[in-house]
Amino acid sequence: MSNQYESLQLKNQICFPLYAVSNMITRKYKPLLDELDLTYTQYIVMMVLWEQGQANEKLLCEALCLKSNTVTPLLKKLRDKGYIEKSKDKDDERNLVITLTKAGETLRDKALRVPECMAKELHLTPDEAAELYKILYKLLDEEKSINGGKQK
Amino acid sequence: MSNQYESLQLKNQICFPLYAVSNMITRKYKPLLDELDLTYTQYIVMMVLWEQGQANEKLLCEALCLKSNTVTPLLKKLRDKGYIEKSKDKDDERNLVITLTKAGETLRDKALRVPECMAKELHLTPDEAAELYKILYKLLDEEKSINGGKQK
DNA sequence: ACAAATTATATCGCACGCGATATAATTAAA
DNA sequence: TTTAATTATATCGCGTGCGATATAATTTGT
Repeated sequence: MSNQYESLQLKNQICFPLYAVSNMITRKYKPLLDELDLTYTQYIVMMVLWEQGQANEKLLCEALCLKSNTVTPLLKKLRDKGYIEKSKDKDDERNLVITLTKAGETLRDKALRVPECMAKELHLTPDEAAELYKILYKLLDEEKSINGGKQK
Repeated sequence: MSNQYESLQLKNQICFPLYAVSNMITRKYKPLLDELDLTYTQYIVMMVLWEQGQANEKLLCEALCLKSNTVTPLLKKLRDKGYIEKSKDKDDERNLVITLTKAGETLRDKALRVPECMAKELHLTPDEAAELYKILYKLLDEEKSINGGKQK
């Protein structure tokens, strides 16, 4: 028995399960990340820094699809925890660069078990994971190209 | 050139794009929902009420995969906006029930254009949407069965 | 060279989302 | 029945996430 409001039903939405799963995943990360004294968002900032060695705020915002008003306070907290530092770029004294402290570097080894544990928690087949990955990045890339165009 | 930290790279994560797309979607909803004076979370509460006619807080929490400490303040705001009411259940005077006001009912017609516009914004093929839907609900259902088990 | 436009970063206020906790009401159990 | 356990709802505090705005520095145009 269909009605004119069918499109408004929760079960016919694609965005709602995305939202719910995203919340669920943050919850699942929490106990793992508590051991590193990191929140999920702080963790993904650290992931970029571990990989890049250093970064400025703009690069972090782009990599994480976040705005500076989210990232600025995050960086402050990570600095308070002693994981990162802000300093002048050696090559270009005018630029601020975010770098890892010794403690931040050390944390990387401890962090290795996080993706391991998460993989065990999410029971996706390799095919499902690959398909999910492909679709999500299609959505993200599309958004990026729109915003890239807007800026000019 | 592979290294021992490969699993920690952002591009090898499945959770990060989920998180980023979820944020992106909330951003996309905003201008549409501004016209209804609703936030995204308030909108999904209204969706349940539009469909069910009425609900108690527990049902809303379950349907939306949220905790009472998120939903309670939401309901307060929706009541302040005049979209819902809390009242005693007619059948069982002891229970609190959340019902729609006239304004809340009326909003439903205005809301019809929201899923329409969002479908246009997200350029997924029907196959992609179906696959995404299937995988996301697999993750959600799994979580629910775990939590269902825990409660006993 | 100097004002205007752009860019990078920071601040403010609001709305979640949740762990932990508190409170009130119902139910179970002794 | 009186207490204990459970359940439903609410409160508190923290950490995002973002639109809007402010500020400082750089770049551009003339």
